[in-house]
Amino acid sequence: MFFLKDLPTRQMLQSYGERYPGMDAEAVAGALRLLRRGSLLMRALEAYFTAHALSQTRFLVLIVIDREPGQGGAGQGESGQGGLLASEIADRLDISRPVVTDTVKALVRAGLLGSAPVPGDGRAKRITVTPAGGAVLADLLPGYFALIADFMACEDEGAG
Amino acid sequence: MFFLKDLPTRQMLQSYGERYPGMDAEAVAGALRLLRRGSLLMRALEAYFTAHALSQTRFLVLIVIDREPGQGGAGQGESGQGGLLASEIADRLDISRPVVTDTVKALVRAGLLGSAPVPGDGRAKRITVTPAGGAVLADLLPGYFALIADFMACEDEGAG
DNA sequence: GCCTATTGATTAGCATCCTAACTATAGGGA
DNA sequence: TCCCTATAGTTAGGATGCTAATCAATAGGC
Repeated sequence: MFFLKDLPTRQMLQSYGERYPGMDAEAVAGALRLLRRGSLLMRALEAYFTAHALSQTRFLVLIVIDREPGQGGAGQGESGQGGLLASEIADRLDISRPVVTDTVKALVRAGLLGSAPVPGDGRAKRITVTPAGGAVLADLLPGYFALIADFMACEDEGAG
Repeated sequence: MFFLKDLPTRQMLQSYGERYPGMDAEAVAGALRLLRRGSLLMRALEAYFTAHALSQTRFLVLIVIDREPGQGGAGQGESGQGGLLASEIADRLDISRPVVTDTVKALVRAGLLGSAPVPGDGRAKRITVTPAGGAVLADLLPGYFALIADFMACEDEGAG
């Protein structure tokens, strides 16, 4: 999260540019807008998920498993017929393994994910989305898309 | 932070669009790019600050006080001659008061900020940047600007 | 058949953010 | 003066992220 509410004015950036000759004021201004706008959207999404007993991370774990090809039928992909290993989730999500462990544990407790041993490998577990988990996703997605559309419609939001 | 590495393909978004008629695939694609790119930049900045014994939040607290008009000379603004109250920092930064308390405490311990009671008000403290704090800022800013310029020069970074 | 390196997952310890509740000071009105 | 409210800051407790270290199972070399 990027916490600066009021981005520096053009004038302020220019004065930095004089003090630090290598600085590209245009790039910095763009980067700060990117950070601020992204953070505002993240805050809004996090609030949405919190209001529905989830979090951004838990939602993404659900989505990432759910969108895997072969979840309900055909069945292939790098790990077999649907579901993912914890390490595959970590690969797709850019979060650390321990966070995957904890998040999956919480979602299994909540009944939204299932966990089953992998026949050929005693170390691994295959994580799948339960029907309840699928229902939660189906419930949340319309509001998620609406929130995003709302946010993106407001071009200057967070630009100061 | 937004953790999804591989953003959904256009095709995947379209299939969601069919299942959820209200969805604006263009807006969603744009929002995910925004989140991903913003998160990558945040990760890079956080790593930079960590390598220099700071954090994004601490850096912003320093910057926000330092850029306040009247820091070194003229002296006006809503709270007098330079520095800010903790509550003013929280206002500018969109972080909660307790985080300001802890962050300022850490920076005072590190010698980068100073804290002085406000004459007229027994509750408040005025937080100022010490010379050491100013030196740290001056040290970090060139690398900070360079990192940002690098990142912004790579237009597609994080777009999958 | 063992020894070692690798891989999947977890545990432990730490940092940092939040909300809610609290203490202390300030200020305004009866 | 007394009280009620508002404001500045802190404390307490919980959630969530990270890295480093650990356990367990697999795979390869000899």
